[in-house]
Amino acid sequence: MSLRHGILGLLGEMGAASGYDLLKMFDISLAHVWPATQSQLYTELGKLAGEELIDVVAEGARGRKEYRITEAGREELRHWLVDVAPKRPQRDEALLRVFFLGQVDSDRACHYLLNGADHLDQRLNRLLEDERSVALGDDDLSRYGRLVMDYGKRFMAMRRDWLRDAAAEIREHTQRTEVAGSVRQDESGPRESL
Amino acid sequence: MSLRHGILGLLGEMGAASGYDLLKMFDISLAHVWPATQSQLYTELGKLAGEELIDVVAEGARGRKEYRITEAGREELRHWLVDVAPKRPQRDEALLRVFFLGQVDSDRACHYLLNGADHLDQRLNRLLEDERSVALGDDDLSRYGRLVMDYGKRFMAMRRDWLRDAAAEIREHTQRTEVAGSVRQDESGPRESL
DNA sequence: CAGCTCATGTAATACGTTACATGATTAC
DNA sequence: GTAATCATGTAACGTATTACATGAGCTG
Repeated sequence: MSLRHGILGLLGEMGAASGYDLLKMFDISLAHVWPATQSQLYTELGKLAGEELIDVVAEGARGRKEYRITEAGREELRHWLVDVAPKRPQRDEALLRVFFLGQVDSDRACHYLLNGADHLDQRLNRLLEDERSVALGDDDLSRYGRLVMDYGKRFMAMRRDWLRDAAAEIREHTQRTEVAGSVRQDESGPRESL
Repeated sequence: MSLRHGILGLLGEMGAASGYDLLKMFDISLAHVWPATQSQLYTELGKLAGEELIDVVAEGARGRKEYRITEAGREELRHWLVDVAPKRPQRDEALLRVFFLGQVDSDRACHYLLNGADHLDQRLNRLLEDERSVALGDDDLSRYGRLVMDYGKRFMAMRRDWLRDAAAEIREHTQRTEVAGSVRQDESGPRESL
């Protein structure tokens, strides 16, 4: 039920916009927080108009329809913003894998984790570059968008560090148990691909 | 497509288990990373058995069926673990709200953020208590589970801190603009509910 | 006039949630 | 004997993804 609030939120900040405009807004501003596909957007716009949370205020060339948020829509948006407890996301494929990492050898496990860390590091650096090049405005959406971007930076750095620490932890544990038991020859030589 | 890998992963660590057993395992170990409902689980077990990634190895009382992972299943699990790039979760309702926080007054916005921070703080403290009371074993699932728990701690602390910093940022900005413009009387007195 | 962008819509499929439905076995 | 636990399965619904389908208007 949050796609509709994404739409209402954007229409709340912009004056009037078409589905096409909104799709672009989603892609440039909300993509990392709440992605939406074209098909989903148009369907939802139809529903919102049916419920009178938004109105068609103009019809232009190529069947273009411009929507504007209604007072009922603003009401619904504010209600969702402050009264409804956000449900937190929980599914995380990468973390799920970690649970089962004991089922591959520890070299592969470490490699998996460190590889993830490197990817995150790159994404973080790209974000930092983008931040310098793209100058954001001083409107509400930009100001709050900057807060979300700050979150993104913290998140990626935290996760990268955790991945590296986890890999180190596994290495240590492997060494401890290798010393305790006998050192297995087949664990130290080169290995063919799975 | 990850529910099936959750099932394969658990069956890979345990010897044999029924749908009921797996459901409990999901609830106690994977709940925060990949929740599964009963209905989903039984359906997926049927599919996995159909594809011969798992086998029914025993049928007990009350229609109980015990499953065991097959060699093909292990293959599929290892393949998913190391070869398939995990797709990262992106939808985050709470962050989506932050984008639109400019559409309510800054008091309410701060309150929303600080409230979230307090909730996270409580969840973090509960996790820390649980950690002390529940002693985990030294098997793979427990060892890697501890890593995930460590992630949980870092995540909640990071997010709590960000929420508090974001609230502080908004407070500061509000004060700056209030001083710059004229101080509006209606923003300082008590306010009726929306 | 060819190719790009603008612009909307529907259909098929997959996944997840909630609810419904049933019944055997165990513990008190 | 009755309540809790064990145990499985199906149906309806909502939401998200991918693909299909269409065509008008602008730019070179």
